[in-house]
Amino acid sequence: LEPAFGEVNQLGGVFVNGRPLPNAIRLRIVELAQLGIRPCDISRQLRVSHGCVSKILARYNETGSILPGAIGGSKPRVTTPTVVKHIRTYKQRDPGIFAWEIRDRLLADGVCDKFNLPSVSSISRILRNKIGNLAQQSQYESGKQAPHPPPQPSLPYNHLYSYPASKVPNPPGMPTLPGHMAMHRIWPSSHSVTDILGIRSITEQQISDSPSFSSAKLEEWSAINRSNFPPASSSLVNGVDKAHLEPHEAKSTQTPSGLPTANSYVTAPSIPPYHPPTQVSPYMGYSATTSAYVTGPTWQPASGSALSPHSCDLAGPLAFKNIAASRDAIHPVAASVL
DNA sequence: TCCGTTACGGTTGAC
DNA sequence: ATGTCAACCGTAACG
Repeated sequence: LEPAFGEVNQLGGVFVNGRPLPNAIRLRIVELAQLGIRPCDISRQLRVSHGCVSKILARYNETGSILPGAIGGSKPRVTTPTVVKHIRTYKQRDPGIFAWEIRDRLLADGVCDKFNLPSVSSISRILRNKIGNLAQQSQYESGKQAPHPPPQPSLPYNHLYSYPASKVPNPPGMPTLPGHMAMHRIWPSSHSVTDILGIRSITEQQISDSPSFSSAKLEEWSAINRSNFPPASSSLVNGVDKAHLEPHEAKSTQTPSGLPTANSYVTAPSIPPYHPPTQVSPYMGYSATTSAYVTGPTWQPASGSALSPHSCDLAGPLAFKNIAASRDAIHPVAASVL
């Protein structure tokens, strides 16, 4: 299990080694960037290392997702869902078929080539572990129905690794899978009210006990963030209740295409890269960069939405400057957590 | 000063 | 049931 408290980085931010930042923090990083705030200021404001900010923003610009990558597990080398499906079919049609026969058929039917043909032992394992009782079930199950259909038949791993018929997997960032394509496949974009509300729901996890946040003054972020690093709170990391967030995070990370929480983070891929300071007008930065992400009716103050950017005018980035200048006073407090 | 990159120590989960 | 391994994580430091 993870420690109740993470470690404290050089900026005074709390993190858990080996674990992703909470989604709320990731979301804020992207939001602040869209407001035209420089990554270095985001780093200081949120007390997240600039390398991490850089990484999250780069990933977001590339994939449109703020979510961390899939942690753990192994990519299927040969026993892809397709292969398993064919093995299952062979077994259904001929319950007495031998593993080596299945292997031959996979090759003969073109399901596999010589590079990704499973070994006999692998096929045996599949028969034992995944299709073990299928022979009996196949009596009253039609065709391709799996005994336990996964929530998302097209496994995310297959998407993530984009395992093709050819042996060579796509290296990350290969143009064969453009960013927007990856996003649509893994994180289908949506601008529905529900999805936007989903974003809000995450952020409100963090701010639910901060009514003053609804005024959406950027100056207040500092105070809120400070309150997000309580010296003695139960299981808060970066102000997010891990007990709430972690399971969803893990789920959404591993099954990105199947969960509403994943969709909640999906945004348009057309987020412009970070505006260099020379060309950034706060107005430009806001109006030109946030339309896809934080605009829309549900973000309007009518609902008291906390994160409406419309109250973040020119003073916004400047306020962050001031915050950055005075943050040292906060440091000892956060550092004293440990 | 800013930021892209990477070594490092860590976690995770399919196999 | 357990160990392995390759994916991922964020930080810190370098350039």
